[in-house]
Amino acid sequence: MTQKVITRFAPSPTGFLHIGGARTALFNWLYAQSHNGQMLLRIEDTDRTRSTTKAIDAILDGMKWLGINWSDEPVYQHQRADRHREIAEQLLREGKAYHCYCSPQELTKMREDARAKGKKPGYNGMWRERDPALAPDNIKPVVRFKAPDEGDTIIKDRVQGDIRFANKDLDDLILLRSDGSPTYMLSVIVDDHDMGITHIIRGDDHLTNAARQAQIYEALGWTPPVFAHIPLIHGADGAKLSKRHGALGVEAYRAMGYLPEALRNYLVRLGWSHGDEEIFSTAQMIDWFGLENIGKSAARFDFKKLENLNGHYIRESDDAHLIEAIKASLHEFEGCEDLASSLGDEDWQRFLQAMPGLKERAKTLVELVNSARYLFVKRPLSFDKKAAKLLNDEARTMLKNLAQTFTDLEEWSLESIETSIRDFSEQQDLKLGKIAQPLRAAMTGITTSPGIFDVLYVLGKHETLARLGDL
RNA sequence: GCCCCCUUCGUCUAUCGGUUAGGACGCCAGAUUUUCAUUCUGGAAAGAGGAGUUCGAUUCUCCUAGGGGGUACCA
Repeated sequence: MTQKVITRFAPSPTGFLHIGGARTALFNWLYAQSHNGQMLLRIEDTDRTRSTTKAIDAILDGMKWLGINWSDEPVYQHQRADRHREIAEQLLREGKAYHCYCSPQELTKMREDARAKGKKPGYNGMWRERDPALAPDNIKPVVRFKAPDEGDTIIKDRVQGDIRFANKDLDDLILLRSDGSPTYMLSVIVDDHDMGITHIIRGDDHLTNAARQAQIYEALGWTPPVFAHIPLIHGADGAKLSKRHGALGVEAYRAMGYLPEALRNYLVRLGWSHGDEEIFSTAQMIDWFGLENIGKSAARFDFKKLENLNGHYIRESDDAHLIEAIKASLHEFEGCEDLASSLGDEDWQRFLQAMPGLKERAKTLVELVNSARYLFVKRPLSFDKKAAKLLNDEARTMLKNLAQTFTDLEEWSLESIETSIRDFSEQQDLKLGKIAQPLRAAMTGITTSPGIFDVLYVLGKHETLARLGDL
């Protein structure tokens, strides 16, 4: 019989949901979805001093925005400390763990000495067999796991393959701190076990941990879950992700105007592939996703490709959806604060109308909003350099004549506007471009915009004539 | 230092011993065009280096180099 797949995403709430974490969450979610299983969420907050509720909110919020949902309520690891301690006590009773009375200073010295001699740097196990009667009474002991010191521990990793670690290189890790609180290493194991996790998909920075955890599973007589350690994401320069190149929280991507579906599509292709496919619907991702197609090498974050994907998704999105996405995030778009508070229903209505022409040329929602500014500006318009240059005397005269033509237009439709301008260009013996460019400048204040007929149509006859009249 | 992992166009990747090494982003050129985009066509661009194994290696093995991760009373 096959067991139901249960994966988990287990962020530590010490910061926002960064891009690497988002991808880990995505992979876990996809794997669970594709196996009709479920993904659980566990907040690894055993380090009480570094965990914040603000970070928890940011993580939950980021996941919701990305459309990655989890089953059940999130598990808060620190709330399960008693259970973790119970397991440590059990190990202690069974002689698989012991009290260690080393002071932090002793440990530091131990590490330095070992390093100087070119030996493995870990704890040397001095309290392993030592009589507790010898314990100094000014030291509160920690509980250490009595790790096997001979043989190998092999991790059968679904991405990395079989990885062999010599047990002599793995030291006796701490299970319970001197204040009695459980460490991450203990908590993960107990929680993954108790939560029934079948597959652990996480960053390969945890690969060494997997070996140590496997030893504990062994000591407890528990069967370890399937491991899949996915490669990390690097910055554009190949170095560790830093703020400059991508290690931002997902909310920063939202603020830059990326669509969650684009980010998801970008992220899924970082380290995973399905032949030559590049664009995936959510259903396809779920359908095709598998651990066997995850690569083993780290990937660099490339904004250019994300941007391209985002442009694709913007073009594919329906107009109302884009308006909704913009409405939801406009207040956090850089340089758009003014619009967030000033747009009224009529403006949004116009925006929606202009959307088909606008979305063709935007790579981010921020660009999209900015390209729509001509719809919202108050008369008289100010012109940028290039626009001002286009509006020379000759052009102004021409536009005045054109305005007359518009005034006489009874019907204000795309067709009638186009016909009248084309007729006008014939009458005046002017190329369309000679009319369109100055007209665009006069209507928008800049030299790039959607098709000029679109612009005029959405602006409406009244506003068009008014802007022309301002010249 | 020690342990582990990785290495195909600039970037993300396909290839599961035999291919003109494919696709995508980006870049360059051209077409379309009222601007900017979009769209379409074409182009330049890769197996880190060295040994093996094999009739034949990008693919398997080893070494070197480079990169990454770990090495906490962090997770």
